[in-house]
Amino acid sequence: MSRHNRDDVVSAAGRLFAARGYHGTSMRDLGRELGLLGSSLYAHIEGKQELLVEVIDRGAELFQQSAERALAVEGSSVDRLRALIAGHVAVVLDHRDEVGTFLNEATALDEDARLGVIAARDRYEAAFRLVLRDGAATGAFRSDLDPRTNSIFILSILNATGRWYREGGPVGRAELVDRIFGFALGGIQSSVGSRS
Amino acid sequence: MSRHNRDDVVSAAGRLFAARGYHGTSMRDLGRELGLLGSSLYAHIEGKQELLVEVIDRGAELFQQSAERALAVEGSSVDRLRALIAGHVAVVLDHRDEVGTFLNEATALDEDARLGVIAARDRYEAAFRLVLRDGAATGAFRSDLDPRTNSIFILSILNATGRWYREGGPVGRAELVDRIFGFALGGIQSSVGSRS
DNA sequence: CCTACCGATCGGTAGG
DNA sequence: CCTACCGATCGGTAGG
Repeated sequence: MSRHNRDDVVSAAGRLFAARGYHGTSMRDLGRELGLLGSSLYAHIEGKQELLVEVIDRGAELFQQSAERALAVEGSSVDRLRALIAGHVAVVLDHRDEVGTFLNEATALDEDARLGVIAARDRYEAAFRLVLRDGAATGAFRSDLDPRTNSIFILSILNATGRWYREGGPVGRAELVDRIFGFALGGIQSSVGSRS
Repeated sequence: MSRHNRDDVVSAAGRLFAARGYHGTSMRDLGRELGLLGSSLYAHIEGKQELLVEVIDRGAELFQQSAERALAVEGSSVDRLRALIAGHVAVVLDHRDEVGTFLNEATALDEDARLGVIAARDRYEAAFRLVLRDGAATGAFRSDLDPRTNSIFILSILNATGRWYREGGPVGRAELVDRIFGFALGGIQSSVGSRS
C-alpha cells in the first residue's frame, strides 16, 4: 500500500525541517515519516540538501506569487498594502512547513542556494517598499519615514505570525489581518509621539 | 597559552549555536573554536545539552533584567514602553549570540527546559502587556485594542532586529529605537484606517 | 587538556 | 522500495 512520489517526499521533508530543523532531521527520520527506510528515499531524490532547496523554493515561490497578485490590485496604495498583508498571512498559515523552513532553515543551505534565497527575499521585500513609497508620494502615508525600515517592521510582524497564531482560537484569520493592517497603518500614517 | 574556563566554553557555544544551530554544531567544532579537542570540553561541562541550556538561560536572564529596569522607570506608560523597547534593542545588539540561540534554538532543548523557556518568554511578554494595559487605562493608548496582540506585534519587530540591523551603518542605535518606538506608538494610538 | 578509544548514527551506494 | 552495506562523524568516557 501507498507508494510515494517525489512530492510526498518533499512535503514530508518540509514538515520535519520546520519542526526539528534541517540538521535535526535524519534521512532515517524522514523515511520513518513516510513508512519506508532512509535509504529508499534515494530512489526519489539525489540528496538531503536537494530536499532543503526544494522546500525553500516552494516557500519563496508562494510569497512571490502573493506579492504579484497584491501589486496587481486596483485601487490605492492602502488597498495594495492590505492585499500584501492578507496574502502574506494566507501563505504563512496555509503553508506553515514551507514557510517555516524558508524563514528559519535557509542558513543550512549551501552557499549558492543561500544567496539565491537572500535575493528572493529582497525581491519580495521590494514589493512592500514599492507600495510604501507610492503611498508616501500620493500622500496616503507619511513621507518622512524610511520605506525600507517600515517594510522590515511590517514583515517582522507578518513572519512571526506562524510562531504564535493558532487557527480555531478566538481570533479569526480575517481579524488577524485586520489587526496587523491596522497596526501597520498606524505606524506609517500617524504623527503621534516623538516623531516630528 | 590560553587555558579556558567554563564561561569561555559557554560563550563559544553561543557563538556557534547562533551561527549554525545546535544540531549543526558538533563538540569537535566547538573544541576547534577554542583551540582544543572536542573530548577536552568534558573537563568543563557534562554534556552538549547543558551548554544549550546555559546559553539560553543567559538570554532569558538578560531580557528579564531589562524588563524589570523598564518597569521601574518613573513617568508615564509611554515612558515605560520606550524603556522596554530601548532595553530590548540593547539586549539583542549587545548579546547577539545568546539572544539568537534563545530565540531560534529553544526547540532543541529537552522537554523540561523548553517548557521553562516558554514560561520565561511569557513572563517577559507580560511586562509589555502590563504597560499596554496601563496606558490604555490612563488614556495614553487606545483602549479598544488587545494588549496581547499588540505586545506580540511589538516583540515581533524587536526580536527580528538582530536578523537585519547592523551596527556602523547609516542608522544609529538611538535612531533605530526611535523608529521602532514611533512605529509601535502609531500602532497602538492612532485611529486611522479601518479600525473604528 | 590530550590519548585512545567506544557504540551509535550519519548521508549515501550497489545491486536487486 | 528493500537488503546489505560503506566510511565518516557523532556525543561521550577512561585514564592519565
